[in-house]
Parts: sequence; C-alpha cells; structure tokens
Amino acid sequence: MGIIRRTKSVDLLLNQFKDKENALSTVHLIKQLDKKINKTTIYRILDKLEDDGVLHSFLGFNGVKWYAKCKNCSKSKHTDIHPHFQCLSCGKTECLDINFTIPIIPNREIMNSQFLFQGKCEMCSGT
Amino acid sequence: MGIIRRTKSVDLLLNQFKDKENALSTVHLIKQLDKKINKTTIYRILDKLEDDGVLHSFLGFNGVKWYAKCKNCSKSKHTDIHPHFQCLSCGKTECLDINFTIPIIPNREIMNSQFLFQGKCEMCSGT
DNA sequence: TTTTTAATGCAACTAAGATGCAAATATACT
DNA sequence: AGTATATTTGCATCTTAGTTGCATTAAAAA
Repeated sequence: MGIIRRTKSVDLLLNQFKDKENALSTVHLIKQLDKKINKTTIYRILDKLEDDGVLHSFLGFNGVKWYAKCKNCSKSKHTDIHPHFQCLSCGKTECLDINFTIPIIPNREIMNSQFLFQGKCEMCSGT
Repeated sequence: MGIIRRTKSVDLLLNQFKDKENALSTVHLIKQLDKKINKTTIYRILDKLEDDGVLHSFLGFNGVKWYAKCKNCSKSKHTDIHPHFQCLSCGKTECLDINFTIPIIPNREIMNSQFLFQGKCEMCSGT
C-alpha cells in the first residue's frame, strides 16, 4: 500500500533512521517515540515504508522485528540480499555488506531468504 | 539443563518427531497434544531436548518457533549448520541438506547463525 | 516402601503485534 | 482561502506466543 501522505509521524520515524546505518527494532522505536507517536501508528508506518522499498525488515534471534534502510530497493522489489548481524554484548544490530547468493535447491522455488548471525561486533570483540 | 527423567510427556513429544523428517512448530505441537500435555510442559521439554542435542530450533518467518531432529549434535554442541525452508503454500517446514559455511567477517566473532528460506516446496512447486 | 528430587498442571502474567472505529489532518478541488 | 474527500492517527481492546511461581504429582534413588 505504501506511504501516501507526508505526515509528522512519518517524518519523525524517518528521522530515526537518518545518519544511522544500523537497524532499529520496533521495541526501540516505540520506546524512543513514546508520547510522540502511538505504537499502532509506528507499526503501520514501518509497514508502509517497507512496502515502498524505503526500509526492509527482519526478525532477530528473539523474534523481535528490526528495520533498516534499503539501498537499492523500490516498491515491492526488495533487491538487497545481505545477512544481518546481532551483537550479543551490546545488542547492536546491523546489515552486513556481504552479498549472499541464494543457493539453487532442486525442485524448490525460493522466493524469500534471511541470513542472520549472532556474535560479537567490531566494538565488542576487543580487537 | 537437559532431560533427566523419562516421563510420559517426554515420550509423547518424542513420538511426534518419530518417522518425521520435517520440523514441527510449537503451535502445532501444542494443538496436537492438547488434553495430553500442558503447553507449559511442552515448552519446557522442547527446551530441554534442545539442550540435550536431540532437537534444534529456529524461528520461522512469522516468529513462531520450530523444532527439528538433530543428526550429529550432542549436549550443548549443536554442530548442524544448515538452512531451513518454509513452504508458502502448504506450510511445510524442513531442514535442507545443504552444508552452509559461515563467512568470515573481519573483526566480528560469529557465534550463532540462521539461514531461512521461503518459497514453494517440492510438492507445491508443481514439477 | 519411603525419601528425595525433578516434572507437571494450573492460573496468571508479559510482551509484540493486530484490529475496529471515531476523530484528526493532509491533500485535492473549486 | 475554504470546503470536500480520503488517508492517518490515537485509543481501547484483543490476540497469541511464550514465561513464571507455586502447589501437586510422579520418577528414580535409598
């Protein structure tokens, strides 16, 4: 369905992703925008922004939904296929700049994929 | 912690996985074993069977937890690293017999991974 | 058979997300 | 600008997966 009107709430949400390269969870966004946007509205706008190819989403290891900016996607055509990474120490969750190819599996048509890693991020691995 | 006692409930649950190669969701198991085992018990036993390396779990695209038999795992050492597949038509969810290697990502220590695909299974792809 | 200890059921709770509807607001139209 | 129209929003309520505490039950050990 996508975004039709440029509302205050849409701008507030988009601002959260500005200048930030890592992913943001719904839980985080709801907490962050408490008193400013109702959580129902947040869920709805995120949904629409994903439809529009502005954001993409994935589920973290605990089942919470995360959103991150798309780079080259358009309406209903999410072309970014990359793994996501969650840090066990600091919780930072991000897109990895690694191009993953979907394997060819005999007799099966693959239409969607998700690659998720968990471990210690650059900051927390202490290198 | 793992399974210590061989109870009726443990047997009932293990029976669900007998002769079945595909994964089973908690939702399915709870429905299936309704009136026989309490859902809390189901969650607890699944948890323990995973600890024991009998089953492994993963989250489906909708955030529901799935369990499948392990092949070569032991207590606290899950060595199976393979993708999982969910059929959009029939819902069948299964382990794919494809060995995936975790990529080396500079400065990041990867401790856990998940590969999930969605599409049409052998039956539903109409080949 | 008794004792010990783990497993179970139950009720209540938590938390993410969805839904229906009336009120508010952005955009189009004149 | 002022009004009409359709989309958004907030709110209350609901749904559903999963968890917790505790008293009771049932394995296994003594």
